[in-house]
Amino acid sequence: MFYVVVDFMGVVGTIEREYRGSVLEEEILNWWKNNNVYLKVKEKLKGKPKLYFLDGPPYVTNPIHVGTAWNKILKDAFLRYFRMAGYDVRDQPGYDMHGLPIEVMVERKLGLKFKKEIEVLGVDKFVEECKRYALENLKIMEGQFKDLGVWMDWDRPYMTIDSNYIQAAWWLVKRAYERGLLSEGYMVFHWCPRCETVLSGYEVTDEYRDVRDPSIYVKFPVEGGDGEYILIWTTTPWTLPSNVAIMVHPKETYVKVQVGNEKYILAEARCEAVFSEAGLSFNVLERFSGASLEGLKYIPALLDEVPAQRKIRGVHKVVLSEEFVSMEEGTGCVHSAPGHGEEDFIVGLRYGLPVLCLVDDRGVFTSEAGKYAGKSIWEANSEIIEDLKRKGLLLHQSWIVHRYPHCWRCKSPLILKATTQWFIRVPEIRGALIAENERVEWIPEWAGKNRFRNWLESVREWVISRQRYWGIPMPIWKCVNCGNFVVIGSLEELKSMSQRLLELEDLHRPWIDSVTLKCSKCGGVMRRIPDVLDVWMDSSVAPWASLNFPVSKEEFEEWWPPYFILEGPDQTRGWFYTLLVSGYIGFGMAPYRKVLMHGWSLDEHGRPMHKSLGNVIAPEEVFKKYSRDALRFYELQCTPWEDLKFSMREVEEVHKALTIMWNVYYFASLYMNLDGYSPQKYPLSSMIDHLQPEDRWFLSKFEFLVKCCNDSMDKFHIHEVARAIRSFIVDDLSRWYVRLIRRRIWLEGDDPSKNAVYSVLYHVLLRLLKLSAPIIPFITEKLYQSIFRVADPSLPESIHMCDWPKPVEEFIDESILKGMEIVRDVVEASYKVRQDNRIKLRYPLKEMIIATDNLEVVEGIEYFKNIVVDQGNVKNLSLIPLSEASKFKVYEVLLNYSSIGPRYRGLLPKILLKIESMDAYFLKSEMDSKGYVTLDVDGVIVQLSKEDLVFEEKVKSGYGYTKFKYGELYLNCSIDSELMAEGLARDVVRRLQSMRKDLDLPVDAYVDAYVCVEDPELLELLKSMEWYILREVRVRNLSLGLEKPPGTYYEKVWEIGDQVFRMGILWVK
RNA sequence: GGGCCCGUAGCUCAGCCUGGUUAGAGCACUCGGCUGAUAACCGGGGGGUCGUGGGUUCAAAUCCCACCGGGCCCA
Repeated sequence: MFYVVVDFMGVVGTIEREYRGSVLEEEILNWWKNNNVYLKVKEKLKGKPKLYFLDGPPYVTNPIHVGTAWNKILKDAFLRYFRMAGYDVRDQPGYDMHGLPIEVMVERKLGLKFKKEIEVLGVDKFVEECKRYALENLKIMEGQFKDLGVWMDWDRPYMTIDSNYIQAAWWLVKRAYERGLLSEGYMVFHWCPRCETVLSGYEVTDEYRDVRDPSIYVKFPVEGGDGEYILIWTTTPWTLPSNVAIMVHPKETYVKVQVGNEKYILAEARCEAVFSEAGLSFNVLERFSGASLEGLKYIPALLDEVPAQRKIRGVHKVVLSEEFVSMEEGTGCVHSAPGHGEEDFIVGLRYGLPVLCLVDDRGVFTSEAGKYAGKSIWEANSEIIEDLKRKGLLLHQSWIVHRYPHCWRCKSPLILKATTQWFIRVPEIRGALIAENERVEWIPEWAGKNRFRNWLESVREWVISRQRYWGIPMPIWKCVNCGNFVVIGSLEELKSMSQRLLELEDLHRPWIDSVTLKCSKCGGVMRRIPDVLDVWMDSSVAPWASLNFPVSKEEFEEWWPPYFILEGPDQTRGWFYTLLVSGYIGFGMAPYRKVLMHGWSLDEHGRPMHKSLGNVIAPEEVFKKYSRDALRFYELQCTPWEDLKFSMREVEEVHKALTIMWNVYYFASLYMNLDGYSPQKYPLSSMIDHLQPEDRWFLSKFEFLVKCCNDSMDKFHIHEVARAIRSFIVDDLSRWYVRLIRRRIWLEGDDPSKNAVYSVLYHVLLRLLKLSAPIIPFITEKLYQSIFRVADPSLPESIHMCDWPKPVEEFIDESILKGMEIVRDVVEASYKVRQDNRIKLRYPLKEMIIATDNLEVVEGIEYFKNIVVDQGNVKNLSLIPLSEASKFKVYEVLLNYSSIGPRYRGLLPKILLKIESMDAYFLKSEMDSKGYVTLDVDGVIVQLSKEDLVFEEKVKSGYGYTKFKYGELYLNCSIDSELMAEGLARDVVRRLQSMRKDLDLPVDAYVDAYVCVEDPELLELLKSMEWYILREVRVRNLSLGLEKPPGTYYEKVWEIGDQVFRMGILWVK
């Protein structure tokens, strides 16, 4: 006994016939999991160039929708690409887990209605509950992300609630303090009087509703003036007790007008509107600029009623503001209460005005409000109006319906209220932020250069303190005695300063609150200020917090700084901004080099997806119906920075493309497998000499695709890659190449032409999988495993461990690409001619003639001659110059009676006869060259001009004709009996094939068959083609006759033309 | 009210940066054809004030201005 040692010869594997996306995807998800594929990929990339991607942490509340999915799918596709491009990618996901939204959900869950009830319940229990809620939601989201096929480091996400993370935020606050950017001060904020809490800007913008408010014109007596008043307008009477000034526009014209016995000061531009609304007539007494009013003292309207007003007596005066006084509404004199208006506050600061805030946390007037003390602001509104009326200070009252912010959880109207807050003085570093932004590469460019820059131009103080419970505790301890404070940058530092041994397991409230320090100035006790940090501060420190910096330096040194981030347009004011601010304060730089901004997700009608609108689409809904790959492919082929109008129908379209892709791989692998094709035996490199023109085109086309995709990825234009791949699969691979090579694949035995096709298909189909893997990771993995790794187990274990293809430049031949483009156009043109002449493609025609003077066209057609002949189903192909095309044309010449008639009258019939006897083509060339035609008609010399003769061009009888992009195409349309026989045979073959398919026979099964037709002529024609039918249908015994042979056949009756054919087949095993 | 983006066939979108053939594709409609991977596919046809109005230019879907509508952000 002896052994023959051979190299391994793997045969390509097969796949099931149907593409069942979601089934296959679950199988692949399990396979990845059970085989630790993700970890193996990461392992393989250790030591490769590092690339730090930073995930923007989603807020852990609602389950994700297709918009959230888009964000993660984009990230995943880029991460997969970078891994395949050979980078050791940092792909840690993050979660934003603190903040009011979670507090609200937990309050609801626990049935808490007021903030005080949290204290009653116990802050520790409340915070524990918030943490549990956040972690539960994190798990839900994580599950959804994993389910989309997103590969991130799910086992070690960064969480904003971790101790190390919290310290990274502390560190930043301390950096801000050290750089002199941290301040404590009185600030005006949106405040919910029912929930007793401050709300930040982003919590306010979503809940504007129309409300009906009083609209009143109030007269403020001018100090020392005699019946002179400054006229103001307001929709919030309850802010009048806190009035300290009146703002006017310095550059507008103001007037003093006489109305009855009184004189009013207001903007000239507003007089008409105001007095017509009040139903009063007025006389202008004086005109002056707003600037001249500066410092004018007046008596506040509620001086007698409100003690706080009396306390600041003498302060009330006119101040100037260009930016906050509008001529669009009101009187141009704006009642200013710095305690209840952001703008009032800013102007107040400028003028050093006092801030009155007589409203407590519940929206109830304090004792300082005198007459109104103990009343809610809404109750006080009408009382104030009554008081003004009684005192004769109300000029006019009406109602106004306008948009007003509401609390998004309890829906009650918000108020603006001054409170003491800590803030970072961002405007002081504005210039540096703008300069840093210039160094960032934005995709698209306008997102950074226009939009973000514009936002940076108008930055304000960043208020980072919140009077809540579930957040990163502010790391500031203040002395109870002397007010001295310290900012703590780490737990280590806190421990070193603590009065007693610290054993804190959790840095959250309320545990942290028990830590006291000793004041270095007075020796007093220092307590932590009770605030927590704005939740935007949390995510802004992610660049280093996720690396555990500053607690540990190891990862920081390995990865810093982040290379790119990818988020939606709402992050312009959000994460993009806070990252930049914190990054600059922390490290003096923007903590990202590239930003890819994607668009907003809208429903199919263009409305934003909102829970309240009920138009939210869950990703699961999409991939239950289609597949995960379909969702991914669809979303990735959308222009990322434009808004995405989510369309199920488009997903269906993309799903069809995936089906086509599957079918192509099914087809190719089926035949390769049947033929035992082995890539080791016939690698592409060994088949170069056997390549046919279509193979060379296909390789060229594919490598050109690879090249384009590389260019697109360099620009981060992943949508171009997705589109190009889709178009290649559908248009070039399925519709064209497969069609061209079909006959070669059916060749029996070990044919070099067939093996050449297989080697080309193997090369391209495998590389195509690698190219598309980042976009459609499931189907590519499945095909890779089932077809290619079976043939070649030495391939990497997963498609995602392969290298992303770089173009094989030597395969790219532009002239071949152009040539095929022309050829496809020619073939299409011939179909049009057939259709015009009602000749089916199955019937071969004698000749196709292409007339062109374009050398490129000639070369292209000659190179691909066989393809034109096959696809056009013609016996012969000729190329001629356009000048010779006239051979296939006839001209008809018509007389223009109205121009000839008047000149030749009675001679006309004879001219007609003469013209008809002449060759129209000759006449035309005469006319073309000379511009006229001379005839001798019965001795009379007749000269006819272009106007007299009308030439009509027609194709020669028996020919069909069309013009196409590159020239003219003629088809010889006459069909003799030989051609007829061939066409008829193909008609018959087609029907027998269809019957084989009905029976679902294996492609290589043999059958017995019969064909009966009554017309003996047709029968004769068929008999001449018997060999062809035998071969094409794999028939052993074929009976062609008038009668069906005995036996049990699968039978069908067909009509071809006007003849009835009876056919039957029988599987012979 | 301000900034940015978008507006092209009934629907979903390319093309616009860098002006230049007859403005394209898919879906849908319709007629015909093709099919041993494909419940797929191909061809013909109908379908367009390229949001509106100005301007620049020999030439504008493309560049500029104004306006209208939608989206995002701000006020």
